[in-house]
Amino acid sequence: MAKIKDVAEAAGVSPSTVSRVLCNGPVSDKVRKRVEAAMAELDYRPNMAARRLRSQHTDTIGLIVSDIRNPFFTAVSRAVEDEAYRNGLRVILCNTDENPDKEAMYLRLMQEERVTGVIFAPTRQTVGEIDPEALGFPVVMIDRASPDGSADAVVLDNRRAAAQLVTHLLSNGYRDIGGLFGNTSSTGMERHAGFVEAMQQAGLAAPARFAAPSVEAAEQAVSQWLAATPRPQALLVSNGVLLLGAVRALKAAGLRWPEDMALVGFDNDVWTDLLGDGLTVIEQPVGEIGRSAMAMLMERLEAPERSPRSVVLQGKLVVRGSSRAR
Amino acid sequence: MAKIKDVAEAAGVSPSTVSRVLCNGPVSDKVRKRVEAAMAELDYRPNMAARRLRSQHTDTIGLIVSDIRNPFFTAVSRAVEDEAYRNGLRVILCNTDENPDKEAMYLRLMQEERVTGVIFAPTRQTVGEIDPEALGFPVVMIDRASPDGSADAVVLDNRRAAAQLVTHLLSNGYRDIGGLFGNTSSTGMERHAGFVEAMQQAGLAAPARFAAPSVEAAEQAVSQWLAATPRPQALLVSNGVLLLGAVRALKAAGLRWPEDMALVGFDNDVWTDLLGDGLTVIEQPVGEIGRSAMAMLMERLEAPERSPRSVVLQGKLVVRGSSRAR
DNA sequence: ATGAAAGCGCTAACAA
DNA sequence: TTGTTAGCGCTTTCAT
Repeated sequence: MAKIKDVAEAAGVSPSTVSRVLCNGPVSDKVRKRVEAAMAELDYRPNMAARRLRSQHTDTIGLIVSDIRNPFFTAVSRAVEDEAYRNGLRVILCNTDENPDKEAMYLRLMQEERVTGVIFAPTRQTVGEIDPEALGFPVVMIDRASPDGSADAVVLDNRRAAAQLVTHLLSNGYRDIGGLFGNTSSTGMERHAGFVEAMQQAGLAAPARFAAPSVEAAEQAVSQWLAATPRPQALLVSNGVLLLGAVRALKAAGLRWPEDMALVGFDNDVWTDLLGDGLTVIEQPVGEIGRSAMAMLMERLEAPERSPRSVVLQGKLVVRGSSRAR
Repeated sequence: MAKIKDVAEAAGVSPSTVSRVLCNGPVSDKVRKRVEAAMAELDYRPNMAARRLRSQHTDTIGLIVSDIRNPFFTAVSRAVEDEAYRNGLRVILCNTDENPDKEAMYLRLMQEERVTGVIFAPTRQTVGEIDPEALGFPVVMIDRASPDGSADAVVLDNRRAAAQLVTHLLSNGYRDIGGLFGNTSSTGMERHAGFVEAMQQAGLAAPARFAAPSVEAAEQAVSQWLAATPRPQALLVSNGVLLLGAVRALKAAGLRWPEDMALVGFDNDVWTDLLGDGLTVIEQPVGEIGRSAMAMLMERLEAPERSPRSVVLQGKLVVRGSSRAR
């Protein structure tokens, strides 16, 4: 494989001149043409490892999520990657499965790669312990954030979104509403808080349950809940993965919505409008979350000392049949 | 950030000894302990760029798919990444949107990164033109493959799977069966071939249409088809993305399955069993595809000269209500 | 605008 | 088992 020296010899110039052509440095048009011809001739490809070592910047960012198979993260990841490649950055993607050990491992990996920055959806355990100073690169949290706002973050207005769902259910005549929340993320906690708040304001109890962030765990949790009597008139579920589990549980129990139980949740996943008259959900601006996170990371790189910011995005209530008044 | 020289000084040894500790080379236990203590003390992180440049191996593989948001590729990617990280390899993920220009660009990027190998789902246009020799790294195709078997590949037995769906429909009494296929992948072509073959064997015409690989394109194509008269008794759809479009078209037209039209397809996506009595599909072994591709890549690295192989996996027919005899 | 020289941080060959 | 030396391929001074 040709190296810069070979190109230099073929073009009759010095290696530094070839390097300048590569980096759009000051080179006369005539020489540039010659060098480019030599590059094409030799099928030259710059060696990124060498370039990174010498230049001390990797143009690489890390993206750490819990599971790329969660459609929310799939969509966010795609947006991040598009935006990154458009800016000449490479992305290293990691799945933590909400496992703090894996998180620590991948954070370490990011240090070894000398990444420019990291976009990170941490578990509840890790969220408060991230120290960009110690890590050596800036971190932008997505989806989850430490409550004290001590780190850059792009999040949904979770309390408000949960409250919106409650308000919607209340206005459709539901009173006895249960909530199912993920137990590993700050997001689940905040949505729970919003749920409780809104219910209390209406003078109602706010029965809640928590589940691990998997379809199976949610299905089991909801199945148990359905077996209890009396069952709630409506169920609010805190994300798309759990919502799928809830749907399975209702189907398994032979229950229909909203007749037997209203069902609302988060994440406007592709299947949510296909079931009966559709599921009422809060849609998250997934593309915007990814793009904002990238933008925030770039800004932070330009202004390392600026105080931390949170971008709080609003969800959009998508009303469908599953919460119809009955 | 501490470098190897700092660790060496702190531990009172030479840099090479530190390097040996890093790479599990021959070091006395006593010295190793000292060095590890120094590393911990200084919070040392090896610099991957330097290591790669010097050692001439990157321990990095490329994964090039059309769109990570396609659940098939989401699942395959996750399997590939798990397997890669388990083997100490890093993954660079790229989305081509079936765009040959992007494919070429990312292939170039892989060369610049000096990747160890690439796992690649090429478009139909690119599939025959991949030359690992010229590229400088081995390539394992997934999902799609050149018909001549000239490259390593992990694919589904597409013809057989399509034929299986046809046979199933025939045995349930359907005769007038249409097929909708993706127009950008060899996969679509093969499934089409299997469809035609099976229909012809039954002495039936095999009306087929083709669509770009998006939900919207499929929805439009199927809507048009439904407007035509007479409409087919059953529709076979060649992947999960198109299948979703078909479902939307049927819903929009107020048609139900199997009563108005039977519907079968590929990819056992999470929502396929939720609709009515469920959609009959061919389930692809997505995890196995990812793991096999990784395994194949590793084998190829060990035996560069061995002749190309194809791993052909069988799909699994999952029978649900959408193809019920009527 | 171009070239010469140095060195990024690490590993590998060789020597001891 | 350990140290010394050289150099991976590139960019970046500094000089011209």
